[in-house]
Formats: sequence, structure tokens, C-alpha cells
Amino acid sequence: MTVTLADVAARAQVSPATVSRVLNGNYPVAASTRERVLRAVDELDYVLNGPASALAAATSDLVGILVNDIADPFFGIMASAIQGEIGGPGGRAGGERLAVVCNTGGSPERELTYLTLLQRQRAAAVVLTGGAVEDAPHAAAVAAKLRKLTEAGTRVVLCGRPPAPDTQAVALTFDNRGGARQLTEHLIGLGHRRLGYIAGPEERTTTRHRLEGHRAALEAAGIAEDPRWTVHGRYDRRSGYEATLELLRRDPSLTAVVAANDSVALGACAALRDSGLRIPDDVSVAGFDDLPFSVDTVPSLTTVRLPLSEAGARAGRIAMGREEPPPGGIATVRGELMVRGSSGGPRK
Amino acid sequence: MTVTLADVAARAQVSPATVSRVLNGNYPVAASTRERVLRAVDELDYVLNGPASALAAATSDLVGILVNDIADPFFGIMASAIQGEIGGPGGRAGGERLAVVCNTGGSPERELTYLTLLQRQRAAAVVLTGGAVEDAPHAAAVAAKLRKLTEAGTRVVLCGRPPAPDTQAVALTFDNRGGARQLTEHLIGLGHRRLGYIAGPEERTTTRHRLEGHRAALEAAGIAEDPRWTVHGRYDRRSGYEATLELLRRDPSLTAVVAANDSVALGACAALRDSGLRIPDDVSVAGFDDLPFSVDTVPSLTTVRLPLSEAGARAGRIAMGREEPPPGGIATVRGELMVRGSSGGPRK
DNA sequence: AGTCACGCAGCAAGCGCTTTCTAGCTAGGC
DNA sequence: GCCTAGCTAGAAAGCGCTTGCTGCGTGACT
Repeated sequence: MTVTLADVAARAQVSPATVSRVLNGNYPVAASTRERVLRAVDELDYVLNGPASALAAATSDLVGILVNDIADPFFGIMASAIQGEIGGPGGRAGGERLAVVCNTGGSPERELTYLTLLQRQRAAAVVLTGGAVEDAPHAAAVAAKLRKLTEAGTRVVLCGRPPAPDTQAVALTFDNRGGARQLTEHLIGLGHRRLGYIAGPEERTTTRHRLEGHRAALEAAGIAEDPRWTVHGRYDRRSGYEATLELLRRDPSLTAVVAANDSVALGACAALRDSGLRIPDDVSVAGFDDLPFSVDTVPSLTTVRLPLSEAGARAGRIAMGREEPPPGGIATVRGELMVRGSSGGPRK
Repeated sequence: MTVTLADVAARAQVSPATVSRVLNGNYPVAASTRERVLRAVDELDYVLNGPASALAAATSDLVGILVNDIADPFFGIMASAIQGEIGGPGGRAGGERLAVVCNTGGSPERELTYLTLLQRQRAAAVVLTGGAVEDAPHAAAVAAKLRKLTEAGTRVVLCGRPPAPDTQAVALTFDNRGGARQLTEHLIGLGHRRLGYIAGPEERTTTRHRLEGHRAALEAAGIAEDPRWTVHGRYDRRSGYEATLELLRRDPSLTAVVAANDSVALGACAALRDSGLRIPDDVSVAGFDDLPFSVDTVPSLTTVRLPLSEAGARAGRIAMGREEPPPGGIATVRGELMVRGSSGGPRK
């Protein structure tokens, strides 16, 4: 009922082996024969059986992209860039690969399960994006998985994620610490001395690094840290809104609020406005990532631009073996401070 | 070198058949045996070979989700909801399926190629999201593909996409026309008579339906349409910015700008502000979709809320055979008008 | 007691493709 | 003219898993 290689072979009056070779194009086949085969394929509307071919060839054309939250443009943009380089369909003909993005929802278990699923499919490559969870056992489990994957020939690339020790995985890491530090230094330079910080979920590397950068800047400026000034939340707008109200409750004299990312900053702005405070006249706000909407807020958001697309594209090329991995398998990608309207000198 | 079913069988002192049955859990196996097998699996760290199993069983656990632009939250949100219901990992144990999202970038060819790739993988289900391209040959090609897929046992669901005639595909369609009409009626009710419209790409169904709704409202109010009032662009902020400048150039007396979606509306707001116009005092702005950031703009955006998550979740359940398809295979999902700060009465 | 039914495990035949090895054929080289 | 080299095509052996069917042993029924 479904058309198989053999059917095509019969129709083209050749052996299945020949059809396979025509389709894979890695073995000399006479032009006339090839054409006959191709015609038969066309006439029969033949579609290669992926599993069968993956089984026989011991490799598949699947490439997995793991993201924490597919509804967040931060990941969407990276995924899009990665997928663009994977070739997916539309890339150079022939090397058609199925680039698939898997949404872990930030859950360690799902991350592991997806990795297993990908391993099961004998994926050609896997790209993990975004911060990792710092839980030691989980990190070890992931590292073990990654080792297995590379052993099995799957290329593994981390994009915007810290390196995985004892692993063959290539890592393109964002300089979250440096970016955060620069950002806070900017605010301090403006004259701020009481800065609230809305951090992400406690257990994520991204959260910790950004927070560390922030604190490093404070310390360098000789500003003593006040535990009331830091609140943890999720990486979304809602969380930013609530955290800001909390911050304001704890210390109404804050003159600046630094958010873990742009979405959170958006929520912070809303909370400030709802509290009757003007931005930046009463309170300055800063975000992180420089997502597309950040330039459109009113006032536009001071933030740190992360080259999401570029990093994703590079990760994609490395995953496809089309670009050399950086020396040592690790590269740091820096962010760029974008000073915009949401930050200004503190009110007197 | 890699562990196979046979290895596990040997270790557990049973036949490969038994191991397979334990793993698939669809055949009676004595508890003691099962446990022995499970232990062996664990000790050997065995991972099922997906392709082999798909080949033998003639089905795979892959579910494809096609989106036009993964970097756009509109699709991200739907994809996330769909994936949540697919179970992906984290769902009920056992039924682990690899939900993968494929980014077509709005390109008809890529859409087709992805469909072929999924067909090749013998996907268990496919969900297509977002508007379709109206090009007749392409539509026919897609319909043919979908027919092939369903024939091969793949469940096909359209989410936020018009029904595909002559197809077994279940369709959850957004009432773009109705929503757009309501939105424009709201503006007209406010007193607006000269409304600019920034439409999406010409060839997309979504674009056409929203535009039709808009025009229907105009007509119903007896407002003659002026061709200068409509500009086509892409579904992104940048495009909205440019289109608005164009609109203003063509007719500076416009009192309202209706955008194809929220991202476009954001760009429109920026353009208006940069042109020295106040929102909504000078010009009202409206969007469509009600993406998360739309409530955070200043002023917040009047728009039409589409239940992206709900629709996606439902599509996911239907794709998994966990919910009955709507009668006739077609359901219309309505939007809800969200009146917010960006719309007001026209200036005198 | 004999029989039937049932529960559980194994055998073996593929699933549709890739690929190694072999074989036929043509075309030069001495 | 015979031999070797160079191409191209076919035969066949799996890849690792699923599943229909067979077979054995125990408990229940007559």
C-alpha cells in the first residue's frame, strides 16, 4: 500500500541498491539511470522511510534544539537562528535535516527526557540553549547524557549556556556577569546608590551570574549591599510586576530597579507606573537581553544587548560541522550596554 | 558497542520479545519477569533505538508542530500549549512523544518540505498553526500532502488556520474576520471616520480575513473606503513603523490606525510618537492577538484577544486523540475585544 | 481424573533501507 | 588481440525492533 524503495526499483528497472544510491547521491550512478530512477520516484510519489533509513545507516537527520520556554522570544530568536543554519528544509538541497525544537519548560526532568528521546532517535546533533539548572545531581545527569550522546556521534553544542565540564560539548557562553556589571556600573555612574535587583529563579546559572555581576559593580563602587534590595522571581513580566511592588514596600527610597531580563523589566515599569512613580525621573529601570520590544517601551529600555541571533547562527553552524568550534570548545559571547530612556540620574 | 535489546534480553535471561513487551507494556508480562528486565535495562543503561522501533512498528512517536515564525510569541505561545498537551516528556509516563516544532519562516516551500520530512518520519500527528498562504497551487500541494499524511495514519490538526477542504484535517479556526470587525466597530463607535489599516502580507489568509472584517465594519457604518488607507507589510514591528509613516504621508488627517497584529501596532505607536503625535489624543491605535506585552505598552493596547493557549491545548489534545474533534471537523474560535488605553475619541 | 482455558514466554519472520562485496562491461595499453 | 583498469549495477547480509503464532504449564471446571 505504501510505496517502497523496491517499488521504485521495479518501476525504474533497476535494483533497490541503485535507487538508494541515487537518492543519497554518494555513489557513482550513470546519468541515464539516475534520471530513470528519479522519474520513477516522481511518478510513484515515493517518500523515503526515515526510520528505515536511519536504522540501516545508523544515523538520522534529526537535530534537536532544547529551549526553556518557547513562548519567550529570547528562546524563539535563538531557536530561529539555529534552525536557519541547520539548513532545515530550504537550506542547501540534499542535506535536508529536520531541526526540531523541544520545550523543556525549564524542568530538569523534561530536559533529561528530551535528551533521551533525542538519543533514542539517534539525533545528528543537539543544541541546548539558555541557562542551566545548578542542582548538582541534575547537572551530573545531564553531563552524563551529553557524554553518551557525543560518544554515539551526536554533536552537542551549548548556546548561551555555561560549559559542561568533562564533556565534548562545545559551549558558546553569554557573558552575563560582565554585562550585568556594566549595566549596574552605568546606573551607579548616573549617581544611583540604592538599587533594587529583581533576580530570576534561584537555581539557574543565568540568574546567579547576572546577580554576581550586579553585586560586583556595587562592591567596586563601595556600596554596601542590603538584602532587602534583592528579590527572586520568574523570568516573566508578571513576576517583575510583583517583585517591584515588593521592592517598593521594602524600601520606598530606591532610585533604580535592575531586572533579570527585559520581560521582568516590563513588569517593573508597569508596577512603578501603577505606584505613581515616573520613569526615569523617580526611578530608573534596566533590563537585560534587549529583546525586540525593548526599544518600543515608553520610555525605551536601558538594557544589555545579547547577540541572540548571531550566537544561535554560530551554534547552528557548529552543530552542523560547518564551522570550526572555538579553541578549547568554549567561547564567550559578550553583551553590549544599550543606554536608553529608562535610566537617568536619581531624583534629588 | 551500543547496547541493544538483545543484550538486555541476555542479561535478564529472557527473549528479546519479552523485553520489547515490557518496554511497550501492551502485553501481559509476569511481574517478576518485568522487574528483572527493568533492572537489566537500568544496569545496562539501555536506550531504545527509535528508528528501529519505528520501522518495526510502522509508527513513530514524533509529533510535528509547524509554525510560521518561531521568534514570534504568537506562535511560541501556541506551540507551547500544544506541546504541553502532547505530553512530550513529562506527560503521563509511557506515552512519551517527541513534540517538535518546525519553523517554516512563512515559506510555502519549507512548509511542504517539513511536511514531507514528517511524513518520512512517519509522524504520529502534525499540527499546523497560523494563517495559510493563499496561492492556489501551493494550497493544493499542501492539501495533497495532508491527505497523504492522514492516509498513512498521521493525525492532522490545523490550529488558527482555515480548514483544508477535501482533507481529513481537523481545523480550529480563529474568527479573524469577526474579531477585526468588532475592533473597527469599536473605533467607529468612538467617532472615528478616517481609519488607516496596516495589513499583513497580501497572500496570507489571516491578512485577508482581518482586512475583510475591518472593511465590513466600515461599510456597515457607511464609511466609503479610501485605497490610501490600507498599506500592506509584514507581521512585525519594523513593518508597522514604516507603514504608519507611509499612512501619515498619504493622509495626515487619519485619526486611527488599525494594525494587523500587536507587533505591528507597537511599531505604529513608535512611528506616531516619533511624528509628534499623541496616543490616543491625536491618533488611536489598535492591534490584534493580545500578546503578553500588549498590556504593558503605554498607553496599553486596545486589541482583540485570541485564546492562543486554549486553542493550542485543544489542538494538542485532538492531535493525541485525547479529545473528540468538533463535529464536522471544524470549530471556530472567537476573539474578545479588549478595549484599553490606546483607543479614544478622535480629536476635534 | 481428564479437559479446557488461560497466562506467559519464545520463535521467527519481517519492517524498508544501506552498504560491502562481487560481477559484468567497456576502453585503453603493450 | 589479450590483459588490466575503471565504471556501474546487483546480490545479499544485516540494522534493531515488533508481533503473530506456537507452546508450555498451571488452575478451574465437569
